[in-house]
Amino acid sequence: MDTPAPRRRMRADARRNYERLLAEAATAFAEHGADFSLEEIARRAGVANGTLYGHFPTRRALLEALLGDRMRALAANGADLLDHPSPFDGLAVWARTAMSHAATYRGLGTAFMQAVQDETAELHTACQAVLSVAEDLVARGRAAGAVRQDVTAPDLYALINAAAWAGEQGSAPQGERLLAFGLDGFRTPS
Amino acid sequence: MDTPAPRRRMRADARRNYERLLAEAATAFAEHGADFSLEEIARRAGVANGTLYGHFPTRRALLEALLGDRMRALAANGADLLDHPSPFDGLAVWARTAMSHAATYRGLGTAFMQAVQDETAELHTACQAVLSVAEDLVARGRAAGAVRQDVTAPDLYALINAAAWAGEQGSAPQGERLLAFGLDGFRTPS
DNA sequence: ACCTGAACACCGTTCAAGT
DNA sequence: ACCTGAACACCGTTCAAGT
Repeated sequence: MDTPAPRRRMRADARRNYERLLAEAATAFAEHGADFSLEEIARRAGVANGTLYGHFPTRRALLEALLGDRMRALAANGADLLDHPSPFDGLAVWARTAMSHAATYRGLGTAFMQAVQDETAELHTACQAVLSVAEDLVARGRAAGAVRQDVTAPDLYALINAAAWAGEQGSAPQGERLLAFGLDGFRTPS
Repeated sequence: MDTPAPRRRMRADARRNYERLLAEAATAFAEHGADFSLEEIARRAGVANGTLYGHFPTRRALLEALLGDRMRALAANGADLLDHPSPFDGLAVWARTAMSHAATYRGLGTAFMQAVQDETAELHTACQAVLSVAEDLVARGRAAGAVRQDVTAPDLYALINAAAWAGEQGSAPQGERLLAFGLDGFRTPS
């Protein structure tokens, strides 16, 4: 149901290769991180080297195809949480979701941090959408006096990805702890 | 004055190669990060490939030679700060120093997180010393009621390295902001 | 005791040739 | 329109041969 669909009609064999590549990439990235060898992914998909590059000219394009939809869903989820009774809790709940999303593959935090800055990155639009909803959540928290006035959307974005990164290094709980402490640091002192 | 000295006596040519390799590695890592090609470093040092491996069997050994002394100095600096009039500020000052130290080369945060867990890592002892002083600083803060009871040394260690990581990605100030928010999250709510 | 440089296995990326 | 597989340039690591 959430097989990412290519943008346009494709020949049947092309479509099959496209989907095999995505499937192999998904399991390989999940197991070995987003830096896993593209050559090996092509091999596992039973496809020549150049075929992979034909469909995904860069590793980031492959990541976009794998994660783009989910990132847009994450942005939508954040927009929903603007209705949360507690501005602070709404932000915190979303941040935890975003972090576990960034922990899908090892190395994603780095990819997300770069993509949001690099306008040519395939993931740029999706990351911008996420940053934008972060902005809304932070603004609401500030307006309600629940979040410190000097907290910005890039702060939240960086915290989420840094916590995901820490989870990849040490242990997953370490990432969650870091996120929790950081979020508490965002709080207006009482 | 802080040229790291090899452990034992060496032949004159060996010593020269050793020092050239260290010097080239230092400038290359500073400019391009700690993942820079070892082959290219050997080339710049005017030395054959295998010579580098003779002196530094692994990239981590090279990092240890470059950073070990400074890491031990960092640990000593933390011990001094146990005398700081404010337990919280002492911890915070040290954390900022530690973070700027972890920002010496791009990629160091990752190396430090791995080294502290992997007992076979050349940097393990140095990282343990740093973790140990983090433990002392946190314990003092907790005892004084300035730091939350559930904060641990690994939390502080992870925060420092994650903030350094965030500074490598986005911008350096972003790393400092993250550290500041995280440290505030460590604070006992007033 | 130390250095050299070739050897091996691997990777990303491109591109002419095929169908 | 798409696929193939070779080609190129690069890297980490090891090791026999030299001095």
